[in-house]
Amino acid sequence: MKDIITRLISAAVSELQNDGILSPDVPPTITVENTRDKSHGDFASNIALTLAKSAAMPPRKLAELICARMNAPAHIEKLEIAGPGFINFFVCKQGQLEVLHRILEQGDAFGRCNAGVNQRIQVEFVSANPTGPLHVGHGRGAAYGATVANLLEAVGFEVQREYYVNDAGRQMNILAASVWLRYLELCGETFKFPSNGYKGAYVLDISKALYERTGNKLQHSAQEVFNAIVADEPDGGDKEAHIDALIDRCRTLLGEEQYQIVFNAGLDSILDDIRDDLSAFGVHYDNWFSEKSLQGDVDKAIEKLQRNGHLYEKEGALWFRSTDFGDDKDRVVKRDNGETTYFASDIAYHLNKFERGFGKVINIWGADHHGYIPRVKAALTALGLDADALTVRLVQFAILYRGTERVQMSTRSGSFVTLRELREEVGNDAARFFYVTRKSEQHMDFDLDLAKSQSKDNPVYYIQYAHARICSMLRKLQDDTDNLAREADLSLLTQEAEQDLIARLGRYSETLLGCALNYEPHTLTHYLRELASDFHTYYNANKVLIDDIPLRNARIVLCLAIKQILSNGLSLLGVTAATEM
RNA sequence: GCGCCCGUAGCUCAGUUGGAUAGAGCAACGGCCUUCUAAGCCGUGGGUCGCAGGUUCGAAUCCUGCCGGGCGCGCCA
Repeated sequence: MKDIITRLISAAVSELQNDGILSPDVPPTITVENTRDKSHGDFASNIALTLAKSAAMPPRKLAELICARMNAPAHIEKLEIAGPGFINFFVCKQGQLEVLHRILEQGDAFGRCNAGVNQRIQVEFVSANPTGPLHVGHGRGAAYGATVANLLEAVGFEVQREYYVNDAGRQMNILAASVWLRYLELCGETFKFPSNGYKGAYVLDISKALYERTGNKLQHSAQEVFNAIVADEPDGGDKEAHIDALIDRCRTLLGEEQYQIVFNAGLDSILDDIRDDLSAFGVHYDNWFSEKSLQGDVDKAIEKLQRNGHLYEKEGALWFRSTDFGDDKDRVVKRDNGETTYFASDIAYHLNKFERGFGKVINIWGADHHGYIPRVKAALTALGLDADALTVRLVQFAILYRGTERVQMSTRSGSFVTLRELREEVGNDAARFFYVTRKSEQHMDFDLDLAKSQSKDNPVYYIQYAHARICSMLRKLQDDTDNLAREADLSLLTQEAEQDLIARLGRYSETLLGCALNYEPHTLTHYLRELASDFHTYYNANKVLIDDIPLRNARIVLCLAIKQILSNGLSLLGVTAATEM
């Protein structure tokens, strides 16, 4: 309906341009909005206000000219010029009801469109280091990323969901060393565990499995391991140097082949755990991209930058002059010890993404990584790519509460709350929903008690309850409802509450499109809550299963449409639409 | 110090990309069960949109400067 109105206005405006009344050199952007106030009709356009100045004409007068040129559109029963010069459109009853037919005809597909057709887009999200289980912070990125991907797919994009696995680099070596040291303890060796090692209980589990598999084949004495090693920090040394020395010792004592066994024991176990966790959370990926697999690509990317003259040497290291592209300072890509940096891998990774043919790439990062954006964009520009094709969405941390009490999360003590624990406590549905009810860049208070509560205060519950109520009603009806939409006389839906519901259903498609294009799933959660609220109001005031069959049928059609939209929306959010509660 | 994000009702947050009289939900207060799920519904009160300028027909929204809160400024990943 909005599109039709936009086209009408557009035609009228170009007529006026042809007649020389309006200047032809400003192609107007025509906006048609849903009105907030019903006395302003169903749709409104501010076109006359925006063009008034260039036309040197009072807006109301211009609005009259535009209206005069507009063909009588189907389903518009009245046009009105109001306020400073808005043109208001009143949709006739028949036009309003049409949406109910469309919803029931299209079913699960209703609301989907092809706005993004033939456009390949990649959404990369979570990508947590495989050095431990996912915690509640990753959960928000997971829910947000998965939902954004669903939304983009729903509006026609070809979406690839990707997890970038940081399976190379120092952190992974620290994990491997930690696994091995715990393993040595199981072999009976005694020593002081490094303060910078991974101390979580999951490390011990990995070591146990390793011990069961290999026996003490990988054992070396504590004496051999710690001999002449830089002291740890509590002992007056340097914890970073201490752990690095242990990693080196680990590699030399084990040899590369055995070291890989230990390394992979940690990596595989944790990655499996992450996969399971996400999968149980309804978060699925099309591709798990290994950092290790980049190998040659990193050198290629560095060479390319070198050729383009964006690199220079300083203090033995190789630097990327990212300040040429708006970054605060230049960045090292190759260290003085010859190793490439994480940033170098990331340049290669992003180059790789675009070489795979994505027109648009979305990275979903924790907000603490925001400082990283300029350098990545700088690298893309330096490589001759369009930095605007990369969009980075930042996800702020979620702070957990039990009622008013803040849940302490401390990584240091190893007692952080994992995503799995959260899911077990509040359930997947509540977790998926709560995580995306706030704008991603907004700090979020996540109330565990509320998420668990079975009451209308809990928005997930409230929406699911609306769906379940309709299902329950249909069970009671027991009739076949397949042909009801065609047979029912929908013009009997004359109540204000019914009109409101129909109008809201009519806004679903555009809500969905807006959510998708702006990467803002929270709008959908609000929409569904409002729809559920409208429904509960209606349900409470009117009985549906009544003796007046024509009216009953019309109301059932309305309820079927509501149920369909609740179900479609929840499904995009990854929340189940309960049929009974 | 520099950069990014945030600041809207007592609390948690929306605000259709600059539109008409700023909205929800909690919490508070007052009502509603012989009725398809009361796991719910209705009503009332509550605002200097952090502050000060600017842009224009029109600003919570855009620009500038302050104030307050969070985060980030490694040859870590």
